[in-house]
Amino acid sequence: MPELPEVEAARLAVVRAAAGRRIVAVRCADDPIVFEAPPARVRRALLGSRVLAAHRHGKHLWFELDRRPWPVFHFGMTGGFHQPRAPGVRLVSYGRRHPGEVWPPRFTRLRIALDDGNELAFADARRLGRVRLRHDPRSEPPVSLLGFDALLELPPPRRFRALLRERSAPLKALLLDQTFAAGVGNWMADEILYQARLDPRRRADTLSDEEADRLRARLRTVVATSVRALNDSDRYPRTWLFHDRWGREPGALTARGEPIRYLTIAGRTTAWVPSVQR
DNA sequence: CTCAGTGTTCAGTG
DNA sequence: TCACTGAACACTGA
Repeated sequence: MPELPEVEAARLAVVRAAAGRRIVAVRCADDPIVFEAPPARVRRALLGSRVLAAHRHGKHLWFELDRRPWPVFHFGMTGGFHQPRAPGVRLVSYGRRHPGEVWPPRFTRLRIALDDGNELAFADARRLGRVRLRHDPRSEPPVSLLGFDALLELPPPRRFRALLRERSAPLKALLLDQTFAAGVGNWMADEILYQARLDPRRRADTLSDEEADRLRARLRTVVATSVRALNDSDRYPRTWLFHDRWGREPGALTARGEPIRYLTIAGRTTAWVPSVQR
């Protein structure tokens, strides 16, 4: 699932493909789980409008159109944008890829045709993604309920320490809480805690100033580095836990040869390295 | 057939 | 009331 880096890669792709273009055709699935509004209203909002920009806060992405309301997308676990590379043949994916790399992709929920002949599709196999219409996304739920954007709005050290002091949740649960740091998901939370050398079960209000500063510094670099890699995980540093944490393998080791252990915290699989994280 | 999964929500609990 | 946890959601793929 798409965490902040995937959503940011999708935002950049949407800007590149659609900014300045008019939407000339819309196909919207009749899917009341993914779409908050009926298909006719989604269609009416998009058709004939011009895309001016695309914005992101945490894992939410929305189009700025030349009239309101605007569409707001959340990718859930398996959602993402796709566009054809060569019509009818291959496609380019931002967010989760789905099997069958042809156009239109499997599990397409929304297709948008642009005035230059290009197309965008929003697909979501598991249907945990959401598409909403909002007049002012930033000031309305769900975006208005989010905490600081983990890429753009990281609080300064003193403020960050104060935020930790008022929370008693385990660090892993806190990092996953979107009203704290918007955009951090399961693997990024584990990566941040591994690099900050902090036990995922530690309660936020027990951190020393030095530990809080370490957590903040790694939060910043993990987010910035994965965004800079445009969500291409092959470009993440070799030493990242990311490469070795999948599959809950009993004998899994980090690149430095440290044994990886698994826990469930806040209902999510948590990979960590007891020899390093205190 | 079973189960885990890159996410969010909400009922239940302390 | 607040904060937190875990089941539920819905579906694919290993």
